[in-house]
Amino acid sequence: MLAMRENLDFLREIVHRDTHAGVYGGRVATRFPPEPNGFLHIGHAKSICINFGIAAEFGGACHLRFDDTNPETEDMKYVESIRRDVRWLGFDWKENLFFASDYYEQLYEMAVRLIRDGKAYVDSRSDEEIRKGRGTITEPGVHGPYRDRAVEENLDLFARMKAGEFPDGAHVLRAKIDMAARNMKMRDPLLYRIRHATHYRRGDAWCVYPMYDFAHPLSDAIEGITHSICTLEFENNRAIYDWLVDNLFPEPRPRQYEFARLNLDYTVMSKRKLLQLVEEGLVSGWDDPRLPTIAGMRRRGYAPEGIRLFAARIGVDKANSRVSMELLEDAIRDDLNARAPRAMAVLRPLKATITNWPDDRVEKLEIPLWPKDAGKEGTRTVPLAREIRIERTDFSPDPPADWRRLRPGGETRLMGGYFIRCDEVVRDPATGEVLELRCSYDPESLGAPAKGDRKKTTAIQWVSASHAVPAEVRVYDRLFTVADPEDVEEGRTFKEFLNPASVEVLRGCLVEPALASAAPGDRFQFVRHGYFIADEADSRPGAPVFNRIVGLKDKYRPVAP
RNA sequence: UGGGGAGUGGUGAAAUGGUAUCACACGUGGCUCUGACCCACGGUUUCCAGGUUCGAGCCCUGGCUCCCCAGCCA
Repeated sequence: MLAMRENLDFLREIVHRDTHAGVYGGRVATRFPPEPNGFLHIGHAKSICINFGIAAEFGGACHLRFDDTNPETEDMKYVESIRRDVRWLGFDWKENLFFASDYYEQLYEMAVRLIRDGKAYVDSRSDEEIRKGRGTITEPGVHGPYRDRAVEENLDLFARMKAGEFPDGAHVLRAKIDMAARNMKMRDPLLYRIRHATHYRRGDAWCVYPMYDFAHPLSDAIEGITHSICTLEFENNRAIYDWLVDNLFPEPRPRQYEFARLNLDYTVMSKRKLLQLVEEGLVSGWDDPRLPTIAGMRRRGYAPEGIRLFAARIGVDKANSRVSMELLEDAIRDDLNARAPRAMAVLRPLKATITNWPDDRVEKLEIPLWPKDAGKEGTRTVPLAREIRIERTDFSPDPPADWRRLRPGGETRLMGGYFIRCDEVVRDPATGEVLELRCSYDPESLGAPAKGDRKKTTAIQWVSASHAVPAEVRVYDRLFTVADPEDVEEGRTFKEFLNPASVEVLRGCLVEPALASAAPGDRFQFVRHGYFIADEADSRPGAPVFNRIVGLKDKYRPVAP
């Protein structure tokens, strides 16, 4: 119970206030209410963290409720993926798994009550006529010809709608509120529509389906939700929420509060756009590691703890905002830094021969899995032999002034091993390309502190050529080239801003032998590169495939020699 | 032009009438067998204009800008 913590966000402040005032007898119940018509993304993760987080902090419960009121778009495969994603994020709804579609009977009865009370009526005009009658932002709507239908007629019509006597669109049930309301949402909102469609859970049992504005508040009330937290675009809908719940439930009843949804730079968050990317094959699927979907981030290697840390860091407020990628990536790194063991991988190999190292000598070095400041134990064995591979970018024939890596005639340490000196650079006589470095090692330097010029160098990663394991490595980058791909001029599409270099597949990579047995899902820090995960789908023992989760920060900016 | 919301360093947030704080990013320096991590230092005066007050990011008045609302989607 963190209720006494200072600097509560506005939602926690409300819950804290209500709890202390005993509004709900001290009870707290929130809910996460997805519609099963798509995959969850990082924006949902924010909402999940808020709803489950508040419930946990105040000793309450958070329900997982599927708001499944539209038979035409919903599917069981989505409820399964949503359940998996919420659980994976680390949250538990316990016995509180609900479906709005289980409330259809109760909801129907409530609609009948409203009709009896003269608060709802059947409108028999076309959608177009209804739209016209609604007026505009500046002009009031007008009363339609069916608005004052007798209660008995309304009851009869609604029952026959339910019985399937009418085709889609023939009638709708509307709340009788105020056609001149300045809030457009209150101009007799639609409560039910006829849909002769098969519902993924209710089959053909129903021909009338409740609208979100009807089903959502009443489902909250049915479940005894106390704080119904949703996003800003529902602010206008709150009036309907209040009207319905006040008309059908006693106090204390649930109340709706709205927060700003998450926007992330260089990606898209709308279900429609995400669906488009998947369906048009612009990404490999819902779990494409470049996508901001939970499934994508899981495949990418983001840990749930890192995502939760991110959610905590961005906080929650009512101001529309756009979060930079760095914030997300730093949270992911921060989490992994303490939990991902270190390993060496050479992504773009350059041959190096230690000329004063005996041909057949192999030295098994025990190298710590963790940097000293991590405070963790454990080592892995890394064989060192005469012929090794180092990173191409760790050698420069003509280095800048602040170069700390290998240079002709210069020394650097093989991480966990010896200092080597680059004695000779072998080039392709035709192209000038560097083919091999001929080096010599200092036998006295193993485990010895660096002195003199050696202090100005850095230790580099390496692998033994004959012991290294070949690996495929996928390096991911932002999916779009512009910060806000949804903000495009008329006539253009977000798809024009897809980043052609959002994934780079490196096939000739070499990793240290210990990594051969990496199990899919294992995460490592490849030193001086970043965090990587053995891909759940494609990695196999002996033939590992790694995804770069996120790179390490790199402040190095070369200065002129 | 109607209604509902929102404006605090580059980004996200805090400060609830009393010295503008934190994280990320950025810059500088330190440390380092990862140019990582870690540590230190640096830049903002709260959308604008008035007003109330000893004192205003917080209160009042008037503007400005942005977002949402006219689906039988949610």
